[in-house]
Amino acid sequence: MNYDCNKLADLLFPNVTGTVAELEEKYPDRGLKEGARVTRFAPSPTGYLHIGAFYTALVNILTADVSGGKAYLRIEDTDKKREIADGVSAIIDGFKDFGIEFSEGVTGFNSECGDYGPYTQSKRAEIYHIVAKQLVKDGLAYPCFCSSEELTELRAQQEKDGALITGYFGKYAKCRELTLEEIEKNLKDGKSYVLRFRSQGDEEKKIAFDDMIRGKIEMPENVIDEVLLKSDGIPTYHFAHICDDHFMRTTHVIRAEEWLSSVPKHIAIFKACGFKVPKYAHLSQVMKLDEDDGNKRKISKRKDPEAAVSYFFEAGFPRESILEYLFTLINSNFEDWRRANPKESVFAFPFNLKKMSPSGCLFDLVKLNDVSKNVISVMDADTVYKYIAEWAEKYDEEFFKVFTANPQRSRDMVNIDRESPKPRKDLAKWSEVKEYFAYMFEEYHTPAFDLPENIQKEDAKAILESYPEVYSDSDDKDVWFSKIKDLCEPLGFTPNVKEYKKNPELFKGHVGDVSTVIRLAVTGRKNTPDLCSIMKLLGKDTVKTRINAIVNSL
RNA sequence: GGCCCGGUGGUCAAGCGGUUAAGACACCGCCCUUUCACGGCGGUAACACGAGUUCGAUUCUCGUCCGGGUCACCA
Repeated sequence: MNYDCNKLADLLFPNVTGTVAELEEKYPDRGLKEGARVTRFAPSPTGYLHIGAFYTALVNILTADVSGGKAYLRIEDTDKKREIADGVSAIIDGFKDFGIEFSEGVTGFNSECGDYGPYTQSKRAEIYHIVAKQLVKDGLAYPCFCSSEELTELRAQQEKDGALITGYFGKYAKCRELTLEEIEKNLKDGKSYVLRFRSQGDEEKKIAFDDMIRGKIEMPENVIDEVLLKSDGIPTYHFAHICDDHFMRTTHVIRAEEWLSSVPKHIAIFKACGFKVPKYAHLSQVMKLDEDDGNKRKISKRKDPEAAVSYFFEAGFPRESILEYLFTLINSNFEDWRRANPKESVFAFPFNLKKMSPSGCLFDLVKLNDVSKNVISVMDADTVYKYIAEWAEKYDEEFFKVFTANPQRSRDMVNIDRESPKPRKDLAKWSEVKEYFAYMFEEYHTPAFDLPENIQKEDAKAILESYPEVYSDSDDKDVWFSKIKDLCEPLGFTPNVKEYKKNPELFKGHVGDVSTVIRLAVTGRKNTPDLCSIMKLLGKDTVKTRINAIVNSL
């Protein structure tokens, strides 16, 4: 440059009086113990919590926790075009649904806590301008008056030239060499401008850095004169990242893989500002299988309902299941740890950043289901009851009324076979309860009597005619079952399954078939949890009424 | 297209110079069992391809192919 940069700085930022040194003092080193990591989750306020973002947030939280550090929440709202009314609350609430609250950073719509704020980028203009002014003074930033048309034209020209790199750089960066006089004139004419980084990079040179997940990565140096401040004075993501992570004293920047290719740019700006470059870790993305081409792809908000965490809640997965599943993706040794520590909170897991996989993983709903069944199987009945009620109240009001009409009965219902050493694992989500236990509610019970082929109608009828005679509500399970066994022989069945298997031709069937007939009549299903418990909850009258109805229909 | 990342069974993945190439989900079979589920046992199934380096490559190097990301006054 052939001009005095200080003059340009004052011309561009006449009202900015603060200095970088003052900022350094205002946001001092956190003084955390050696090895403590400071991380952040920095979403855009999009009005919903993306599953991939939540995954990233989890890794940030874990990284901080495991090291005795700190994870804070920052809102990156520098894109005024995409702004929506209150995009923050949904994100905060999304975390709350998981029982997660950030102890530093944004805590809600217009509220925050912590000493390194403000934590919303739109409130940090002063900070960005101070750093920007310093960069101008150092000759490392300059105003660019090119219009978007000019920029498009430039790109077209570069493509025509067959340029390997497109963008604002080198000989294409015409505003880079503007004289002070020209700048002054443009300013006086009221031309709008952006502030660009004056890149010192050399296309021929490489820059190497260590990614904590991928190891050493080498890329060409950044040569692009990236926009630092947009024409409205708001910083771009890149510049905000540098200023924020520096003054918020972030030690580890953990973000999605899509940022990997911007690292050379970020490092260049960090260095230009005289800031220490943080450690980086780039997470591979959580993908899904595209039905159309069968390829993996990023889960997208527009195409995939499961992009939003709320989708899983609505589907009826308990938050513990979603967390549990995400943890299996985060570190593959999580499942081993879980087997050894079945009762621990997932947050007690000794997470290791370095054990994260560099390749993208598929979000597997089948596995989620399995994980969820395990998670639910170890919950106690009260918890299950509470969760089902909570879910239904929100998403199935009618079922909520039915389910909560007799809380004790519903609680006992979900408790069938639960408190045993081998609890059932048949429920993966709360939305399945209504269908699964339909026969328990007169509102949903549909009588059916679809006999298996090996049982004759007349025999079934005989069973159902004699059973009500002996059935009693007060029988315990053993008595209940022995009564069914007693039914067998007079009707040509055997109570002994082994005996039947030895000589099947001697009997019409065995006690299992007899039970099946009763089960069918009472519940309309061939398969159910413990029938004795079910009948007790149904009550003698209902049991008999249902059996009679079937008998009469035969 | 340039640059970058990745590529072990259908899925998630251990292994990182010599292994019968773990485990989990899914699937199949058997056992247990009044049904189902649970549980137990067993099974099918993988190192993308081609060159090198090496006594020896899933592991290292290069190339090819495939997938992903990125190249905005979006983040």
